[in-house]
Amino acid sequence: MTDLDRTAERLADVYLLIGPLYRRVLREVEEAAPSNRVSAGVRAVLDQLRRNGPMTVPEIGRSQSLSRQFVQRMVDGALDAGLVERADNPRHRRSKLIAPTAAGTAVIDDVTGREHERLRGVAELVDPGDVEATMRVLAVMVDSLAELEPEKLER
Amino acid sequence: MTDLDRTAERLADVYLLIGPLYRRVLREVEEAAPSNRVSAGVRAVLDQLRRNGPMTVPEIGRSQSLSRQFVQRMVDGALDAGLVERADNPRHRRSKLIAPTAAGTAVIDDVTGREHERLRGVAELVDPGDVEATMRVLAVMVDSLAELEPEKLER
DNA sequence: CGCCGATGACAACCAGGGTGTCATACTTGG
DNA sequence: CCAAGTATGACACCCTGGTTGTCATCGGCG
Repeated sequence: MTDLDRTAERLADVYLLIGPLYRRVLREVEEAAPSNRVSAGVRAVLDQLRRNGPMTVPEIGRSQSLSRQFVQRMVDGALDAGLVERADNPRHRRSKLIAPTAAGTAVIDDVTGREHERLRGVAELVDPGDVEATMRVLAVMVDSLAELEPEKLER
Repeated sequence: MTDLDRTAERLADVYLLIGPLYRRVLREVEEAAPSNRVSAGVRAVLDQLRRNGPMTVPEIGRSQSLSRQFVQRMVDGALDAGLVERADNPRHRRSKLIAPTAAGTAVIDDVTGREHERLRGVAELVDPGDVEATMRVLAVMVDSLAELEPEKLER
C-alpha cells in the first residue's frame, strides 16, 4: 500500500461526506429564505451572478455543473419573480446577459448575509489554514471529475 | 473585517463548491456501475454497511443524513436484488440488522475498487496533509449544520 | 403496567436535475 | 463568402433522489 493509496482512501472518506453535507446545505438554504422564497436553483443563479457579474445562461450552467436547460428554467423563474433581467450581450444577439435586478440583489445579499452569520460560527471551530487546504482539495476534485466527462456535447 | 469573517467567507466558497461536486460525484457513481446496476441510494447503503458492519435501517439513515423511510426503500430494493439480507438483531426483535450478502459485497467492492482507481489519480494532485485538513473542515461543517436542526423528531 | 419514543411498512408527493428536439444565431474552414 | 458545424433559446417530457405523513407494532422506562 503506497502513500498514494492511503491518500486515495482518505479522499474516498471525503467523497462519502459530500452527500450528507450537500443535503444539509440544501435544507439550510431552504430555511434561510425568510420572507423571500427562493429555491435552491434560483439561489445558485443569483449567487453566481453576484460573484461573477452578468453572465449568459449557458455560462452559469457550466460554472455550476448544471445543464443549461435547467439553468434556463431557473432563470425564467427568476425573471418572472423580477429578481433578474436580460441585458443586451454585445457578443451575441440572442444570448442575453442575465443580471440581477435591485430586488434580486437585495434577496441574494440577504441570503448570503444570513449564511455568513451561520458560517462565522463554523469559522470559530476550524483552522483557517485548513479551510484553504479544503478549497485546494475540492477544486482539484471538481476539476478531475470534470475531465472524465469527455466530449459530452450539449452541456 | 475580522479574521473570523475572512474565514467565514472562505467557508462560503467551500459551500459553493459542494453543489457541483455532489452532482459530479453522482454522475460518476452512475457510470461506475458496470454490469451491476446500482442506484446512488443503494450504493450509499452498501458503502455504509461495508464500513460499519451490519446496521439497522434507521442507523443507516442517521449516518447519512437521510430519512429512515428513504433508506428503507433503498434497503427493500437491495433485498429484492439480493444484495443484502436481514439478520436477527439481539437488541431489537422487529428492527433487523441489515447485512450485505456475498453478492452485495462483491458489488460494493467492485464499485469502491473502481472509485479507488479514480481517486488515485486525484491523490497525485493533492497534498496528503490538505486532505486531512479537508476531512477536519467538512466534519465540522456537517456537525454544525446538524446542530441547527433541533428537535426534528422522526429522523 | 402503562405510556411514549423508535421502528417497519406503505403511500403520496415534491423538486432538483437531465435528455430530447427544433429553430435560430454564431463561427470557422475551405 | 458561403456551407457546415456548434451554441443558444424555448419548450416538453421524464427520472429519481429524497421528504412527509400515517398507522400498527415493538421496546424501554418511570
